Amino acid sequence: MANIFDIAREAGVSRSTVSRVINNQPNVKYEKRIKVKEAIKRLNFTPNAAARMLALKKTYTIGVVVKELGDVFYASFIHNIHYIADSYGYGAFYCNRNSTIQSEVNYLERLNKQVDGYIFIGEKTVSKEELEVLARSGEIVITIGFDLGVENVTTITIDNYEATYGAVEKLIEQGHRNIVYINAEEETVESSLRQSAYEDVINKYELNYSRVERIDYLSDSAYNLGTELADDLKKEKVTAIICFNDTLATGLTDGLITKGVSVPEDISVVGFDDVAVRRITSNNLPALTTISQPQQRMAEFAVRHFIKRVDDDQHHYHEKFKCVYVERESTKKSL
Amino acid sequence: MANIFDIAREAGVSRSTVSRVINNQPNVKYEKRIKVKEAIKRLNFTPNAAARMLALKKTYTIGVVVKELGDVFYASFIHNIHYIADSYGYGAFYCNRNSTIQSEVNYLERLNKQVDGYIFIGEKTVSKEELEVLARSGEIVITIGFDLGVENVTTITIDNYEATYGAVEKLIEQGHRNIVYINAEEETVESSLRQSAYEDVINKYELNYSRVERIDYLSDSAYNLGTELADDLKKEKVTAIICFNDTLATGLTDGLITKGVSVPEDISVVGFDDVAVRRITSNNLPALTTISQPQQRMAEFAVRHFIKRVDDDQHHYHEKFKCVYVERESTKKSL
DNA sequence: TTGAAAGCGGTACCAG
DNA sequence: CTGGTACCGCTTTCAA
Repeated sequence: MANIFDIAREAGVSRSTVSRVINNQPNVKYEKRIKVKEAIKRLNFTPNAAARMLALKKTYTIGVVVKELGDVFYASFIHNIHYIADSYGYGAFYCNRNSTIQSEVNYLERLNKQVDGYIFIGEKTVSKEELEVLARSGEIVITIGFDLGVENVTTITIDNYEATYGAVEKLIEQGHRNIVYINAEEETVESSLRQSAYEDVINKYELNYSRVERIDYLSDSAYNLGTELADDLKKEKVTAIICFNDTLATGLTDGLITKGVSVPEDISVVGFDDVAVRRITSNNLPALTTISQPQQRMAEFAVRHFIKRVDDDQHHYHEKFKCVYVERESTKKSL
Repeated sequence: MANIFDIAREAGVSRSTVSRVINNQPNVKYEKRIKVKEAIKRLNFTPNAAARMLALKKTYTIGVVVKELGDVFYASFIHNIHYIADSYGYGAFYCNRNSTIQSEVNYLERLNKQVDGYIFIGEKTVSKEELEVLARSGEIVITIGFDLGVENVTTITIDNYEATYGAVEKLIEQGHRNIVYINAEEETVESSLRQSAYEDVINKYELNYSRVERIDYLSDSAYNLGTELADDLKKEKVTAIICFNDTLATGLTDGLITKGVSVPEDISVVGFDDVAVRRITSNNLPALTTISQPQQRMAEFAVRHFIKRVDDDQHHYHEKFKCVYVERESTKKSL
């Protein structure tokens, strides 16, 4: 574990010169440069990133924090963040964090000064207080999918209310009257916005049926819910279900089918996110009709904005993206 | 952006005392401790992780490198690494890296000294030379899913050959004779092991039909391959296909069905990995029969081993896990 | 073109 | 229980 001093000694030059070589700076005589390079090879030297960051106060890396890296929801975000950042010479470290879960390690603390700023994707990855501390100390902070109302943080959100509203209306246009909303168990701004939209449409059209269920979407609970609800839904003549997200919708559909309900013949199901994957299921499932959020564009906006901020632009924004309803095979007209 | 010196001044103590308070060390008088804590709050101080790492030469974090974070293949690995590491007070930074792709940023360089060691998941995340440099300079290095034969690196692999061999035999037992192998386009040790197993079984049973296709599994190519191959396969009376991985198998099945081939009635399809998700498809797909690799146990082994290495155990291992054939709905007996 | 030296922000040993 | 100080490894003036 040689350091710059060892290299200097080995090459018979000063540390400054070594530093210049490492950083490809001019003003180093050719032979010395070679000598240094040889020494580096010989001693197996790699610059200590910690020391460098300490001196430079700049890391050229973005800290990306999500709730659960394994969740397919983040796939597109991460993919795009990676490639765009890379094209600017920026890297990204990703980490898992769910601030509602008790954890041994504090990622924010650990990330501190190892990154030039943060992109938080999804509520519960960071608390309002933490956000305030970061923003106040001048860090670049971007939140995707939520807005905690903290000054100096750029927020990138979607039209949760409008999108859900439109989807429910669409179902009504298709003749559905008894429509259920399946929400995520976790209380978030997103979940309540979407649910209000559902409720508001129900009221606007004066439907006399409505029902909301809440369920943890990280586990198999949606499947179980589907099996439990099947009989009830038949009894209540439900013909459509709209879900908080695709995972939920998929699990639910699977459970429903297990109980002999066919989708979309008996019941139409709509998801949210358009994550482009679905779990291996016990049954053959129809391709999911869903509300698609423009993750790629959101990710691009985030990274470009990040870089701009690094380059000293002090503006921050509140950007809201529009979702689009994508009709596939899990929905149909109600007769 | 206050530093420890500012806090010391503000609280009227020395930097040493501040450091003690930050690190919850004993031997600080109660009132001073309070004073320091207040100063920290007031000045919005967070310790500089870079400086701390530089002084400590220890980071309590693991660098996890994968090819594509969005790929469902890594979901279970990451999930488990996260939770187990956390229980030991360790964190993990994840990053995307495909060493065959030209990239602006060198993650290895950037990770240097920001982590206590590395877990590489999947070939192509690191070159043999890089591995040698890391291992030689005493870093903790673990590779999952491949073994580049570098000294002092712990490798965690699966029985690619045996597992594939068994799966093909299973198909033969079920009466299949004309079996195709669809390999990944990328040349890796894994892909060639699996393919050899297929070929060896074909030879052992003296089947007079065999066919291998290679295809990029990161795109939709598998779907297209399915549509292109459909007629051919019918003509050649193929009744079973075994694929390099689940993504490939799913896309292929989807393409096949589009062309009117039904799975498993006409053709049985087997995947590999058991990643528990599948892409949204154009058709209703049967649950996939696949070869399941014990990702959870592999991840656990990796983290536990990592921690042991940190605690100065110098052993390294070559651990090979067994996969199991999981029969679901995409395969059936051939009549 | 090169080297000396002063930080960067912490930690930890040693004295008191 | 507390403070002084050397040091971690690299970058960057400033002088030579």
